[in-house]
Amino acid sequence: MPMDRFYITTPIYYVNAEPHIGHAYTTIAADVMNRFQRLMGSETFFLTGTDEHGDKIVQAAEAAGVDPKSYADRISAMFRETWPKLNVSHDRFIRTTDPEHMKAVQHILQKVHDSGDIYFSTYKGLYCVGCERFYTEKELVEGKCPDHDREPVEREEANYFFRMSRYQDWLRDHIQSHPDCIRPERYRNEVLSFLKDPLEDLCISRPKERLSWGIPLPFDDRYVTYVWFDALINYVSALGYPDGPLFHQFWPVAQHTIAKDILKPHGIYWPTMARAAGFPPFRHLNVHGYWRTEEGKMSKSHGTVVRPLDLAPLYGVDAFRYFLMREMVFGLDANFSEEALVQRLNSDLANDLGNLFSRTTGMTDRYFQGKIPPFGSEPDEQDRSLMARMESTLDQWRTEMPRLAFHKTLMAVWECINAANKYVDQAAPWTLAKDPGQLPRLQTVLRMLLEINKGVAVLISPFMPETSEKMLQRLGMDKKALDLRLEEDGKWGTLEAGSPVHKGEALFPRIQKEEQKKDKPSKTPAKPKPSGNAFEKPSAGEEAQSISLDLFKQVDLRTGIVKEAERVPGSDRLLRLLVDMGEERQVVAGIAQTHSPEDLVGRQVIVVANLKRAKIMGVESQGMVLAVRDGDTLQLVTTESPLSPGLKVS
RNA sequence: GGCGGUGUAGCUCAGUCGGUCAGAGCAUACGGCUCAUAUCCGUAGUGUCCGGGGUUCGAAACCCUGCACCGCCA
Repeated sequence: MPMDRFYITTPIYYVNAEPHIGHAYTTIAADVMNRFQRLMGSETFFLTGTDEHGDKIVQAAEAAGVDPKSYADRISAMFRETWPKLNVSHDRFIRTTDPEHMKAVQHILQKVHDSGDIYFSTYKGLYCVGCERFYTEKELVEGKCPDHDREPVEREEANYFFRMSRYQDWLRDHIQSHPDCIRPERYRNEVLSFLKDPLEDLCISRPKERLSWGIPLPFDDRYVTYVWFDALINYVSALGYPDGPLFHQFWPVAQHTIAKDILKPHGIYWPTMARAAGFPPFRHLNVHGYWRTEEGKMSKSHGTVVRPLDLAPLYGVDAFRYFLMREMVFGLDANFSEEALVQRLNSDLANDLGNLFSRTTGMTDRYFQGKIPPFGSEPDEQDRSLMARMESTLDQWRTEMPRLAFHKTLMAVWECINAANKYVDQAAPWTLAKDPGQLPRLQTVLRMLLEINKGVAVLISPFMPETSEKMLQRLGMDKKALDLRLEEDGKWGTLEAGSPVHKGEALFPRIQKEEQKKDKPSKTPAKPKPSGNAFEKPSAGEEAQSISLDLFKQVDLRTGIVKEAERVPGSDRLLRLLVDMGEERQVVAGIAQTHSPEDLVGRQVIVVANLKRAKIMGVESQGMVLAVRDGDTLQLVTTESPLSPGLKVS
């Protein structure tokens, strides 16, 4: 029987921001799907990477004082280093600066140009540098770009255009005849409704004199490729398009995973590009929503709010992955909070799953000296009902996973876990153990539980690979999560009687509230609980003026040295500073009226290092410089004598 | 401005075709067990199913309308 194939991608992430929870969710969701398909026995290919060309990268690089490639290398590396820490099992990490990618882009451009779908034309309009796009008057807010709050510049440009309009009817028909090609349905409807209006052609180039950081057009070396025509092609260039065997094997089953902010390029540009280039569009476009934090929506252009690397190691990668997959309904927005994560960790993982495993292995130790017992008796009503539960969980798991209904899948698995916990109570092995005549029954009960634990371990392996491996190993099955195959490893009753079981440490230690408090540096104070004193409530009134040492310690103050300073265009109060604090940070400071940029370079300052990032006049600020105002004068806070950057103030 | 979505227990949300659908989990209270990570099991609630009309023998579900929030497009 020929093996099923499965190809899944994340977007290639733009290297203008560090990885944040939005990136992490997309990537982990794709990883879960990839692991699921492997478990089902498919041959899989999983692609992620970084998008590295364009205006914004050049600007960011200039601000950092390096060339674009070095800058891209640095941020790209951050993504590449993040994914293994989150147990992401991608097969390939592509960069748009990879030579093969650049060749593939040029190949497609040439092909589409040859077939007459790329033409040369002049365009005049208002252009926002931040957005890398032209705006119509109506789109502007008070004459300024709505995203960057900056006035666009008038620009006339001769450019190359992709004749996208030609494929509008084809695309609409295609989406209509392939109901699940864009899912969930709401996003398919959105694309269809967009296609009701005439589609405009897509500008795909930028003149080199203005932007050199891009892939040159093969038919006109005065131009480089505009960002989407470059970026989207990664999905095929990574497979060795046009001739690579991977392309022929995997492209026909391609699925993309994206957040809703890039629906249009993926739902419209990309399929028409594929059509024009002569290959079929993706099979599925999987679109998810945003993680809302206290700060508002997460998106690429809003910078970091919650950093996966901060929470994942703190609570464990598997707990983090579980939370993301359990809490968000794929396609809809969801709320992220550390409290909710701890809640899930304590109740679902520690109390339900962790404790089930612990009591099962504990009793195997106690009653059978840690050796797996045989089924000693015929199954009774309780046994059959538990097995039926496992069976129906498996059914739901099989139908919900391919639909990306991760939350439902996990709910089904937890129903099984809860049923097993209930089974323990009803069967009461501790009572059976007191009567030697009940030994066969006791054997069956524990064997049932061990098998359930094994089954659960296999089913959660796409979500929590580490925990899955840990459980299986302690049950005597030494196998890597990625090597598991449902068909054999998911079989009931295959544990080996007599082989040893290891109880080990708790799978998920509970997070105590006190610890919770200590460990969260950036949280707003939790609402006081009406009962219990775990959250010490700042009793209203008198104590409100003073803060605890703990609270003060949450503010991360660091020494820094100003490397660069310049005025923020359009503001007479703001300066954009680049501060060396061990790492370089861009900080916007409202000190332009008292300090000139040239005087600041080399100055020692104190910076709030963990202040939530913010965008001020369109410029991202990653901290705050401390200063004291006395009437009209403003003085920077500094140290007695110069110190090295990055030291903590306490 | 146009189109679409959402609004259900303190919180997060299920509710398929209008007919035990007023639900689950968490949180809360009480009871039980003791194998287990003070975990587990059971019981108990509270709801103007956003407001107002309408269709129907019957509506949380369908229609109209108002409000709130969100998204896409202009």
